[in-house]
Amino acid sequence: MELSRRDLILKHIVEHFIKTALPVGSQTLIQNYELSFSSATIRNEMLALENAGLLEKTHTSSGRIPSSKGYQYYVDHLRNKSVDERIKQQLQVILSQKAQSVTEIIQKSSEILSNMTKLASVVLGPNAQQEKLMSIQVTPLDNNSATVVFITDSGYVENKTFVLPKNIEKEALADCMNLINKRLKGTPVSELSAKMEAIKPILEDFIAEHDVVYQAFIQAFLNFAGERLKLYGKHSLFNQPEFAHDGDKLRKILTLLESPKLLHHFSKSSGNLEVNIGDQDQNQDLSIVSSKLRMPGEKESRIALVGPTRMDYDRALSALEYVTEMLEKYFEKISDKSKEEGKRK
Amino acid sequence: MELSRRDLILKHIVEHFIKTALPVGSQTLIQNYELSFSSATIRNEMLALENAGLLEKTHTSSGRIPSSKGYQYYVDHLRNKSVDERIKQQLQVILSQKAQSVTEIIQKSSEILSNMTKLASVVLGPNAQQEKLMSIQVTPLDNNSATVVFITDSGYVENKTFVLPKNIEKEALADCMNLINKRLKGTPVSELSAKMEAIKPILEDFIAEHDVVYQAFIQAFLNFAGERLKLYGKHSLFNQPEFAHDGDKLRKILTLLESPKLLHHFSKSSGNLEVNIGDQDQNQDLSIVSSKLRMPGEKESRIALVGPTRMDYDRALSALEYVTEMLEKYFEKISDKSKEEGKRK
DNA sequence: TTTAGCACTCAACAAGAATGAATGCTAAGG
DNA sequence: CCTTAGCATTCATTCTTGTTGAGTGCTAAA
Repeated sequence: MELSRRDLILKHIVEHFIKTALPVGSQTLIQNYELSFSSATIRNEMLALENAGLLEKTHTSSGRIPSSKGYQYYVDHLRNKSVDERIKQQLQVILSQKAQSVTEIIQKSSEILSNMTKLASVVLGPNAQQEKLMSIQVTPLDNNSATVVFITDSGYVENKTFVLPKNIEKEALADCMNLINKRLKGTPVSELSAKMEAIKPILEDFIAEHDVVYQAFIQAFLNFAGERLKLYGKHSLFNQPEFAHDGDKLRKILTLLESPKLLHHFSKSSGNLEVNIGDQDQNQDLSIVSSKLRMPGEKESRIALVGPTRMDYDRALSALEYVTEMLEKYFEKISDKSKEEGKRK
Repeated sequence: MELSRRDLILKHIVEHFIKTALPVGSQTLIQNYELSFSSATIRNEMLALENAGLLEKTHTSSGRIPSSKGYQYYVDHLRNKSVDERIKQQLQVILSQKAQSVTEIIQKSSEILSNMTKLASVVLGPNAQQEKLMSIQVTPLDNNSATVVFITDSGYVENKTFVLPKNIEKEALADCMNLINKRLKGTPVSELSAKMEAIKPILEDFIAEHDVVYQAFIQAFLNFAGERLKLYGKHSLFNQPEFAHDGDKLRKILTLLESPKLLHHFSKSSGNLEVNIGDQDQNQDLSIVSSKLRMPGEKESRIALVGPTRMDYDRALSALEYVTEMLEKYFEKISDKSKEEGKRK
């Protein structure tokens, strides 16, 4: 299908910006691409695209950069869907090996994805999305310490011991926990990080040094989340120019990557292929693309790629689609095989 | 013991710099501490200290900062050796709990250390220092891929599969591996990262696309090292002012923390308490302090704290000493107990 | 509808000037 | 002989100012 002139210009802008990380002006486009119209025309089109909310300016007289909406449009209508040959080759190698567990295969595929896209990749453990919190309990051990225990409906237990503030009243703590339990029971694990915030004021009401207790909660929950998410290729993000010079941004992003917020993201995702551009809570610079992965035994997992808003969506999505598709085919094949063997016997 | 005037000034400078991260001048000292002599005297002393190599200037007319040697002197002669009460309290809590494995206790102690010092803490697995490499083998799987396998004298195996460069000759690869094996056999795991560098030229001689193979080696070795080192509180480093604004430095340090170089550091350490200030290979900004930990069953481990050169050595060392001492006492107690129980039966 | 031409905007860079915290040195005082 | 006041000097830091150039929007002609 032929692209309209406007779409063509948008496509060039998005792709050029993804390559250079610099605002794109009308001159730049003329110089780098063979276009049959002048820079003034481009400027007019860019104005229209800006009015449509697909482009943005960093300042009055700068070039344009894509807005979230612009990326979204690019992803939906303009991207090339080309799969890197090296990914095909490498995945081939992984899948042709014998005697590997399913988790091993997924892990290796995830590494390949991360390597090839230069993004961080995240794998969500099977069924972690459905898992629900059954109870939180705080058990005082003695006058100085207590343990907080999380239990989920699938029987997973996580705990954390912490030093008890001195001036704490045991009854207050018990009452407080009752309230919190009522509030959180049945919450899917993936939504817990969001709800944890709501806990804070309750603790503040009941307990003087609430922060110690809250920190223990967070810690326990972090262990929890860590068990469910496998992260690869964090380092890749270091090399993205938008993070290289801004230590503060880098810090925020690394913290986010290892915090339960990431888990929270998955709770929102259920489709085959989800693209989440730049509108993570508090973090405009990060995008997440993820794909559902059907595993043997009716289980379900998600593989995601995390990177700057200015990531190469075409590359990332194509790779992700290809890999999950191949994995699913592979899983089908082995489950067919094991059925056959079952019959023979 | 009374400190000499010179030592007193050095002590103040080191401690002030640790607190503020800013070069310390004679004025600043006068204003912040009660000193019975004038700024001119301080300047004279500072000159002497600089000549002795204990202080440095960042530029001709700046205040002074401690040199590595200055920190070393501070650590050896001037520090306060005061243990934070909160550490005592928290450790108490950990040790008073029942039914914990030794690794669990060490892990928790390490977390406390990291939390209290705001540094990253690292635990080296027992006996990892003595472990030696037995062989490296590359096994071609088919025409496209091969696996590299590391085996140690204690039977630990690590492997990594990689895509084989197309134009590779199998005999060349085999010859090459023979050579590498001869070179590396018996190398303690901790020294492997250093020796890996030496492998590179050999690979270059034999194999055209040597980099792919080398990367696979490194990957396998990284898994290897990762198994042996447990790292906590990486995040703490983010908040150190020296790393906050310099994204590049932060990046280097995080990469170092997750690279086998860290393991290499431990190979040099054998004493009860080792302090390694700022002279890590290529990384002047990082200091490591570590302590030997005798575990039940004649095993030995090390706990380390990693942070910027400008870390609070007093705090870090005191905490480290205290924790290892308490842990060793605790281990003795439980091994005594189990002996007694043995007798009774 | 397209495009050439032009005035205008503004980040980024560079060069200079002012500021002030620090130094080293000298000479006077205990 | 050791200490310290006084002073010229150094140099990072900050602020100001000017210049450059990529980019825009608008107008008028093709």
